[in-house]
Amino acid sequence: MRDRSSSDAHPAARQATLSVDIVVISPQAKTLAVLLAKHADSRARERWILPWDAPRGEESLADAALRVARSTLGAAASAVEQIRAFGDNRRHPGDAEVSVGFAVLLPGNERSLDSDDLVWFDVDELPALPPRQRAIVDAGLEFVRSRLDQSPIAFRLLPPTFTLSELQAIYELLLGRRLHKASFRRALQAAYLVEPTDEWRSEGRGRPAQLFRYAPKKRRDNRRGVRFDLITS
Amino acid sequence: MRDRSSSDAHPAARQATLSVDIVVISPQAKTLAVLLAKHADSRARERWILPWDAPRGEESLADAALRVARSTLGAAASAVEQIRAFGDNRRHPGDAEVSVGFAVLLPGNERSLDSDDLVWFDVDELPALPPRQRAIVDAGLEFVRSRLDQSPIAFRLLPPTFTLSELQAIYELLLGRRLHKASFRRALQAAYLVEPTDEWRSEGRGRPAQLFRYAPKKRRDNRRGVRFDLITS
DNA sequence: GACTTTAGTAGCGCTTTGCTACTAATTCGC
DNA sequence: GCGAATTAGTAGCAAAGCGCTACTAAAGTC
Repeated sequence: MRDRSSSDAHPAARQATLSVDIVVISPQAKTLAVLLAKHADSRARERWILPWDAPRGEESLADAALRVARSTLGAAASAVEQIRAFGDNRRHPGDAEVSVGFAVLLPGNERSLDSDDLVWFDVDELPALPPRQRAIVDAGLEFVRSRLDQSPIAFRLLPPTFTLSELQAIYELLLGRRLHKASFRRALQAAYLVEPTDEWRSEGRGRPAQLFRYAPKKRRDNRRGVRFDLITS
Repeated sequence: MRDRSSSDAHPAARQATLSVDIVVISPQAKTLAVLLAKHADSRARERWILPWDAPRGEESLADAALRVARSTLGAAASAVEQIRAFGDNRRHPGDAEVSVGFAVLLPGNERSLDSDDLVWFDVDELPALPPRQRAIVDAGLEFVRSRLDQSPIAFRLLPPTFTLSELQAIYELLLGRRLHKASFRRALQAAYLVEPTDEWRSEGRGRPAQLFRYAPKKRRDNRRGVRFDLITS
């Protein structure tokens, strides 16, 4: 049956409290880490929260996320992508009815944090978070993992130049398993995604590694067959 | 520089007008189609809009999308997935500051529409839409296409039982190119996603086709290498 | 009963991929 | 100074995957 209540025939936008929450993701000390802030109210149920704010005035959601990232990190973030909107009734630190989550990808060990109120947590050892924000973190990690092979996620977690071993380490972190060096490099070569620089890095022991940069070249149409083997659920 | 304005130190959620907009996607007459509604106000700038409403009371975003889908289609939709939130300053028919888009996947030719105010439009021949909603449609189509090989999108656009030729036609519609029958079936077989029923369908001319149903079986760990060839931009 | 149309399969050759086994260049320990 | 350890990078083989042509199968059309 068709439901034809009056508000359906002439819908009207409703006011709702809104927040923009960011999940800053970065490789730190051989693990994948998320940046959490100490809750301003020490009597709060959870001691840690995601950085967040409400969008201001005419500011877009993406701009709000960039502003929160900038004010949290003390520098502009280059890779900010929306995860999705969260609008269930789970608790949010600002009691927002709807929260829009953003993933901020940050290269590892870029600068040290100059605040005791901001701490990196290994994604496998997260403290209790307000339930809405916990869902945002989980979805954010799922987001980066599922787009790893469609979007240059891994390159956003590295500085502009990097060694191929570093790149492989990022993939291994995100996939949670070891990869074979030769196969990894062969596949990378075939995709024309990186180009070598003329610099080499000596990282303590062992042979120095050549530095590469992310420089995707146009390649001929990828008329590959369908992949059923990646479908889940 | 760290930006420490007062509102940053103690953020507060802000009120914003909110809408939930749905993109009903379905194969209709050998093309991919989107369902549009006639604008209630005939003096409006655009004659056609996406079905939408504001969430009510404590209703979650997903529940609101289900309700809009149900009231539009006259029946419950089974596959509803959030696209993302749209919060730029583009125009929305209800002047919502933030709109959350949902994709509703509907099997083709299920039932005829019992309203002149609802029309299927070929995705390649869409009429003018309010700019915010146009962005939602574009993102919705991009959404289904990009998740085609990670999520059982194609099966949601088909009835519970279907022939393999129908399944292949859905993939060809979404990918915009022809696929080879034998390769398609071999890949599908290898993924253990479908199981045959004991029914066959005679579709006018030609040999009858066996009907299959979507029944994903657990398969051994897919320890495949990394795919760099799908990375874009 | 020949012709057309759609369903479904066999199998060949080329490409891709996983893997072992190598070579190369550096630091460390003595 | 020199072998051991360590990290970078490559060669090449065997197996699996994939694109494609060419087939067989079962229905309707005339």
